[in-house]
Amino acid sequence: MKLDKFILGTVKEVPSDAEIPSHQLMIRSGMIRKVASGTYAYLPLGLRVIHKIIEIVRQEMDAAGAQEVLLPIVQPMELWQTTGRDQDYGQTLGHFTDRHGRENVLSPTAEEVMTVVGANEISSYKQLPVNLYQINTKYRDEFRPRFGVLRSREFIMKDAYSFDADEIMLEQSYRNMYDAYCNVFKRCGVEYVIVEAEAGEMGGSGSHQFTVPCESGEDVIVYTEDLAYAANIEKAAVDPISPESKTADVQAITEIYTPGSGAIDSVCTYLKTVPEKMIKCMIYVFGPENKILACVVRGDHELNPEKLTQALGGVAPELAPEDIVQRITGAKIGYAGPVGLFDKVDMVFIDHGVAAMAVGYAGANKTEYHIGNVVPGRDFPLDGANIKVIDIRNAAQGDTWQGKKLLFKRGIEVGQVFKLGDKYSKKLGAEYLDESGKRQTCLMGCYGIGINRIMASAIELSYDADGIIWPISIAPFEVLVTTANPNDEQVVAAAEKIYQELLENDIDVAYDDRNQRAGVKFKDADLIGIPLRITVGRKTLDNGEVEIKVRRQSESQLVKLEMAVDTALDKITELWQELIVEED
RNA sequence: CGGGGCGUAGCUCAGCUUGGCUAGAGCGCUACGUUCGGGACGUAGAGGUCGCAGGUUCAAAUCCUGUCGCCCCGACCA
Repeated sequence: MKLDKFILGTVKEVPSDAEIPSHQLMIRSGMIRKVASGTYAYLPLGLRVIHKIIEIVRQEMDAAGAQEVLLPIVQPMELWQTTGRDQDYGQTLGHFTDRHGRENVLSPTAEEVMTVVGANEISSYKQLPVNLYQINTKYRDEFRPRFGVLRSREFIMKDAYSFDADEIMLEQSYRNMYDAYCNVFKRCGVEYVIVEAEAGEMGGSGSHQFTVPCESGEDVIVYTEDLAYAANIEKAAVDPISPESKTADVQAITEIYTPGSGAIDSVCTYLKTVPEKMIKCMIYVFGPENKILACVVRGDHELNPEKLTQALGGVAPELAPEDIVQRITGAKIGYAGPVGLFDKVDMVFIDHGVAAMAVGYAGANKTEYHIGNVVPGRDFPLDGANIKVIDIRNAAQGDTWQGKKLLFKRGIEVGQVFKLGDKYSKKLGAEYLDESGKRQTCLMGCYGIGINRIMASAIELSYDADGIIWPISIAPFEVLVTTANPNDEQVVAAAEKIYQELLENDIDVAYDDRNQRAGVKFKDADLIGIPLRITVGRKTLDNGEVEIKVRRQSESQLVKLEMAVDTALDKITELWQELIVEED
């Protein structure tokens, strides 16, 4: 590819709304342009990266025995209603009414449609296992798009769905995809960790997340020092906190006037205490009958909605609206407390952390009042028909799991695999006949990879002050040939020859034949981050030499003109070497 | 959805507080000349309904109202 007429689109200035390195660099290097909030156009250079990632994913999926299909992005709402996921997804689900009055969903994922497609094609156990995948655009009406393509409304996802006869087969399919994912990320040159994860809107029984650790990530992963345990924070389990030694005699509860102090911090300031001594109580509603759930956690702890959902057997609770909170507690929001509250609600979850407290402060269920000297177990019960002491909070600094200290790290989720079980196949009729001719429901798994996120996380992992440093496997080009003196005929002739020879060797090469000053071309080269650069210039050509530089190394190397292509080929091979996955 | 901020040239922004001359700078773009290995320099030029709509005023980019868009923070608060 010659760059003279190529839409390169590099810019010097950082757009004011780009905060994280990958977003800034993708715009500066001319990979993407913003069209609207959370929607981006890919320019030629960026699309080349996308294509390379897709090709790696496709190869690995095919190698794993999956078969590529293409599903519609616009899908009938009825299918989503059948599984109830129109509700689960809530506002994030993009949809519109067509001219016939039919409701359509803009696919954020495709379990429903793929299950129907699979159901139509699968009839016998002899066909199983089957794995169907697609790579196409997904749409999510994100509440708050940000970080460039890391959280955009539109994005490109590879989504695969396995249809299996039984648990054992599902386990194999799951493992198969899991291994394929390891290959994909390795080949793309992004370092990742695998953590246990919650199934979220997908439902199902087991899930792992592939996460690229980096500061700009939105996810938090939790792990033990020895890495024996790693999980997303939404899933991470914590050991119960060991009980504080009970203070011999705590005086009876005292009511304290705390005007205008609803929030934990302001109450603490007022009471001259710390959040660890506070007992938070939150009111939720859940289920079709809008039952009331009270959750009690320590003031410094964060409630984990996923754990609540699990504890309720898969029903996601919602924070109670103000009027319900007032009706239940008799106070404004901010003054709920556990004492005397439990007979007014249908269900109570108390976190281990609260049960372990010797004494603390809590809301008084009376506007503008808190109570002190609250002793869990004395002033409110820790067991009962509708009272459970369980783990309902996020892991926090200082927590342990199985006695081992938990550590925290941010990361970008680039892939996730789920065991769905029969959640979709049952509702949408994905069945097969077994050996005895009996009708059986398929078990399913689903497996997603965020293509754009791989692109962004590769940049987050590898850049410097001058620009991007791509892994060769997903770089827009493998090699850049450039001329330092574009008006020198000999220089141009030599560069042209190297370019042609590299093309003949099936190298993906760009030739910067622009009539620009050397400085401009070097700056652009560094910015767009092609792994290998060959510079032909008067300065070295007088000695019959050209300059070869690996982007991520600081020093360049001079080689004889006639050795240039061979040396480049060697270096390219070397760069590829570390991205190769060994076959079993 | 709540709080804050911002909409002025393709991009980054100044000007607005305290209304007043032809609305500016840098980058980018065009032409010419000099330059030519780490984002050159000079000269000349193109490019603007100052987000949109209304209002106040002799006069509005500037003040007021509404509206649209964008960005940041929060939205698990007790």
